[in-house]
Order: sequence, then C-alpha cells, then structure tokens
Amino acid sequence: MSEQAVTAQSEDFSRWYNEIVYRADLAAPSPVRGCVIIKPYGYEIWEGIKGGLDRRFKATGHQNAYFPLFIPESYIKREAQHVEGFSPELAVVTHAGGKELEEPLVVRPTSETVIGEAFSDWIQSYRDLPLLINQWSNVVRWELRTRPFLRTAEFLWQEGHTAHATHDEAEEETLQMLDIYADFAVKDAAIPVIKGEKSRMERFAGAVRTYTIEAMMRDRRALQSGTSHNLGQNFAKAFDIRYLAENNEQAYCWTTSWGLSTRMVGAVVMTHGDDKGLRLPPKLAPYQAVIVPIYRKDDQKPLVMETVNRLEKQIGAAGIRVHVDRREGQSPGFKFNDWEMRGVPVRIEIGPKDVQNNNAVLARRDVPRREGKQFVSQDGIADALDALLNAIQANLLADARAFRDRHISDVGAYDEMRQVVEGGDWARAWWNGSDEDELAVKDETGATIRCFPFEQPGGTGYCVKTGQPAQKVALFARAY
RNA sequence: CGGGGCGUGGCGCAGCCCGGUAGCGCGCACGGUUUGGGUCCGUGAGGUCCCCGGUUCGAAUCCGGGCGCCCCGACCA
Repeated sequence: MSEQAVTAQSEDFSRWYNEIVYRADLAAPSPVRGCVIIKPYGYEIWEGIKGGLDRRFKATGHQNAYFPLFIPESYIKREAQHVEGFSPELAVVTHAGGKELEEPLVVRPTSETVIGEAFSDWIQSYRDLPLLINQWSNVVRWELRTRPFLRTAEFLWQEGHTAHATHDEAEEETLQMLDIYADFAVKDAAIPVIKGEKSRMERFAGAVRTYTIEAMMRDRRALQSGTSHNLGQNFAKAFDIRYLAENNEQAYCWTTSWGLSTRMVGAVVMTHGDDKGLRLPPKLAPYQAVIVPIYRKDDQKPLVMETVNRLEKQIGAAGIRVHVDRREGQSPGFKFNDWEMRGVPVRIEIGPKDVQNNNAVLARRDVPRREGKQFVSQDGIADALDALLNAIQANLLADARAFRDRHISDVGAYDEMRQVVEGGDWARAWWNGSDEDELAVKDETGATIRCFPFEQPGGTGYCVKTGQPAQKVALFARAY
C-alpha cells in the first residue's frame, strides 16, 4: 500500500491539511494556478452546506436569483471604497469573439454592483421593500497565495443582497443573517463560532459595518467563516437605488449583503479532523454510515451480502445516507482505515458471525478503536444508528467547543497578549486603539483583531495597546 | 512581489556531481492466496526524463535561455 498514515497534525498542520484534502478525495489540483477541482465527495459536503443554508434563507423570506458572471468595469468603479478594495485582485476580460471589447468585463469578485444596478430598476416604491435576494454562484478573486477551499482564485458561495426602507431594518437583516450563519455552523457543521463585529480595518470594502462568525481551527488559527455587511446607503447612492415613500418623497434604500463560501468545507476539515483524517459531522457527511461486508471464503459471501443488502435498504428507508463498500480485493482492515480517513461518522461491520447472531458492529469515528465499537441487533438498527449519529454530531461540537475555550485567554497587559498570541492561542483584551495601533499589533505579534465579540464582559477597561480607557474587548488571533 | 525548493510512467521518488540499454515503491490489469484493523506471491501494461538551443560519436545527466509548479512570507474579503 502507499504511505499509510497521513502526516500528523502536530508535525505539520498545513501538510496534514493538504494531504487530507487530496487523499480523502475532496478535491484535486487543477490545471490553473490557484484553482481546484472539487471532486464528488467534496462537492457533496458543499451540497450539504448549501442545503442547510438555503432552507434557512427561504424560511426567512429570501428568494434565489442569478446575475451575470461578467460585470462592466465601470460598475466596479462606482463605489469608491469598493473599487479600492477589490481592484488588485480582479480578473478582467478584454477580448471576446475575436475582438477587443469596447468596455472590459470584470469577472465578478462579488456582485453588489450588478445587483445594485438591477435593484435600482426593480425598486420604485416602499411597497417593493424589503427586497430579499440570494444567489448561489462562483466568484473570482486573483489571490496571490491560495489553499484548497480556504482561499482559491475561484470559489463557490452564496451572496445575499437585500434592500430596505430604513437603516434599522437593514441592520436587523444584517444581524439576522449572521445569526443564521451561526446557527448553521453550530447545528449542522458542529463548529462553534464567535459572533462579532469587524474592526474598521477588516471591514468589507464599501460597508458601514461588517459582522463575522469566527471559528478556531485545530491549529488554533482563526478562520472567518461567514460575514454579513450593513452597507448603509453607500451602494444605494452609487447605484441610485431609491424608492418613493408613503409621504411621496424619494428616499435612498439601505442595503445589506452577506456571504458564506466553500471555505466552510475547509473549516469542517480543520475543525474536526484528527491524525487519522477527516471527521465529518453527520449532518454534512455524504455517507453517514458505510457498511463493510466481511467474509472469509467465497461461500460465505452470498450469505453476508444478503444481510448487507437487506440492512442497506432498511437503513436507507429510515432516511440515513448509507453506502456499502462492495470493493473486491481490499481487505476489511484496509477499508476501515480508508473510511476513517474519509471521515465517515459510523462504520457498520457485517460478517458471518453477525449474520448468525442477527447483529452488527457499529464503530463510531469520533471514538477511537475498541471503545467506539458496539454490537447492535439487526432489528431496529436504523434507530440505533440514528441515535448514534445524533450523539456523534453533539460530541464533535462539544469537542470543538472545549478545544476552543481552552485556547482563549483574557489578557490585560500587552506583553501578556503578545505571549498568548505568539504561542498560538487567542487573546481577549480591551481595545481602544486606532487603525495604526491595530497595524502595529499585527506587525509586532502576527495577530489581527478577529472581531469585537457581541458577548462583552460589560463595564470598561484599559486598552491593551494604548492604555487608554476602553469600552469594548476585542479578540486577537492569527488567522487564515 | 521577496526567500527557498522542485520539474523523470497515474502518484511519490532515485538516477544527474563523474555523459553510454531509464530504475524503484505505490497504484493499475490479469491469475492465485488472503479477508473481524492498512494480506502475500507471480505475471504484465504503462515514460515526449518541462521546453528551446548549445557542447559531444552519444545528453535525464554538462552549458545557456525560457516556462511551469510547490512551500514559507508579504498581500487579501
């Protein structure tokens, strides 16, 4: 067999990550630098993410639509901060149909501009508001340094765009969508996240306020996993999104945008994975259970397979995503390791003994070796499996939460913060600094302000950098 | 964009210094063996040695130029 074990996380986390992504068959390298091919197993995880989010979007009144991939270059330039933020990483089409284009077309890095232009047509009256639109799409940002899922030149995401009559409604929407992201992350992806507001420096180009959910990866680096922006009237003014109010006066809309991308796949990998490979939360796992049939001689095979086929139907009928590993020529031991690497939450072993005793072995991925194995009766196996999957889902979340909480410290003095952050942990500290102070912290410690958490200790303190009185604590960490 | 590394069957690599029949492991195909934690044996298929030019009787190997990729950092919604 090839190199058997993957590189240990503790040895080289980034190498571990790359190996897992390729060996677990989530993705493959692409011919184009910075892009990846998302393979079926990885894409199914994304489909799980899409499903979980889309359901929540619809439940809160949003509708899906689709806008063009190409954006006239002039659109991008209409909002000053927006163009400044994005121009370094734009891919631009200058030729098409064998001719130079009159106006270059930008491959969308995000769609505030095209959608803003559309909104200005669609919205006439306060009766047209709120307008709640989402699109599932690909976007391109020409990043210099890329990593599969975490940052690729092209990635898949959803971007929500909404328009409202008042600032307060827009703010409410912005926060609601952040809550939806957090709810999804916690309940479906089993990733505990910290909700908070971004600093001025980390704000989306063109936003008035940016909110984020931040997650801690297994190497303790922070990953911004979803963002929600209150755009104020910046884009409304740039794209003339106005409505006629009840009092017959024209007013600019207040808009929002919010996005979550295939980066979430990377978050799942890096939050739950261990030295044996992936550990997928049952809600997002393409296969929630895999049956490995075991037979010694050919004459045992029909008997075992008969039971396996029956259980496959039984389990599938209960709405559990089950897969039978029918590969010939691989030993059960090989298959055990293979599915562990690929993160399947539960492995079901069926051998001659089980056929005879009317039972099956359930082995949970989140508990190693023997302790994770149990015998269950074939009757009612679906119920047992269902309970086990719920337990695993809960355990992964609890695990990740405990890990995260162990690695966040409250600090008072700058030296203390530096020590915590340089050791790889996160630091929570009072903050009242300027943009320059924030840059200096990054320079001196490698950490950035991930967010000002919504959950604040209350009261006031002294800024970790300036020593001045401060109203809020910030979360500092090294980030992806 | 700065620093480092690398381009040789599908993947991972050796060979290069010191020029002379292109090799190993894995994977793949076939046969047998095995199967409750990464079986073993045999047979076989598969290569423009990144590209261009030069030196030479002869270049994967030496020289010149080019291209590409990866890693670290900087940058980054």
